[in-house]
Order: sequence, then structure tokens, then C-alpha cells
Amino acid sequence: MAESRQYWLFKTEPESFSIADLEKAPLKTIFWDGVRNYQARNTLRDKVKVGDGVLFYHSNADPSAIVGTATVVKAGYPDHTAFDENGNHYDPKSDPNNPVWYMVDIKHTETFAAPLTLPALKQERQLKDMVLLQNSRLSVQPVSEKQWIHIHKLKQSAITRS
DNA sequence: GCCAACGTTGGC
DNA sequence: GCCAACGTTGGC
Repeated sequence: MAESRQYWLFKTEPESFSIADLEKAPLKTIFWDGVRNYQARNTLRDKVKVGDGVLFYHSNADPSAIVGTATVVKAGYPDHTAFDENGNHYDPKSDPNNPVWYMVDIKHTETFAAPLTLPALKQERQLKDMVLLQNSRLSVQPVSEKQWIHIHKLKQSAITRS
């Protein structure tokens, strides 16, 4: 029996990679490279599966916000950007025979008509347990099904209001 | 730009 | 294995 679908939140600084960039990518698909944190690595390597839902979050942005969603199209595999001595994400600890860092592929699903800003998310009692709101720096974090559903409701009401 | 919170490194 | 020093993240 297949495990049920899981949900995640991926953070990115829009200055380096935004949801607009994801939409413009060929097949609207990219590899989520550059994660260099062990907890996030473990999640990417062991837990994120094809078909899982991803909340796309812009950090260090004005305003910081969940700006859309994506779908996982390839589960964890070695992050080859760690092997490239000339790249920004090079890490000598990792080599092809014994990779340290992992990535997944995600495909754009939707860009929200109205971003769900951090202050707005903080006002939702149903979201108070979100890892995002717990002072966490984790760039790849779990989202519960309840949180996922609630965020989609918020997204809907944001559209209705606009 | 500041700085609190967090993660990692490395001396011991 | 402890923990101080350092580096990074990310909200404000």
C-alpha cells in the first residue's frame, strides 16, 4: 500500500531563485540544489517522494510570503553541484562515490494570485504550529495535511477578496 | 543594516 | 563529548 501524499515547505530568496524563475524553467521543472544543512538533507534524501506537495516560500523578501505551490517530480538523488569546484555550491566533503548532499526535482503547480504573507500566516491560529512560524531556519520543512488544506483555503479567500 | 536565533567547527 | 567562537539565516 502506497504511503499517502506528504507536504513540505521550501524556502528560497527570490533574489537568487523565485517562483517566477520556476515558471520560466523548461517544463517548469528544476532541481532544488544547494541545500547544505543536514536536517534538510535528510528530509530530501529520505522523506520527500514523487507526488508530494511543496509550498514555495520567499524568504528575505518584501514581504516574505508563501507565493505558490509545486509538485515533487523526482525523489532524492545526489546534488552534483557539490562536486563542481568552480560552482557556488561546491563542497569538498562530498564526492560522487560518497555524496553528502541531496536534491529533488520540483515542477511548478501554481502561483498564488495573492501571496500569503508571513504576518498574515501568523494571524492564523490553525497554523501556529507550522515549523515556519517557530523561529526555524530550516530551508526544507514538513507541513501537515491540515496546514496544507488551511493554506489552500486562505489562498482561495485571498482571491475572492481581491 | 542590525542582530537574535540557530547550526557548525574545532580545540581541548 | 563539551562548549566557545564563528558563520549564516532571515525577520524587522
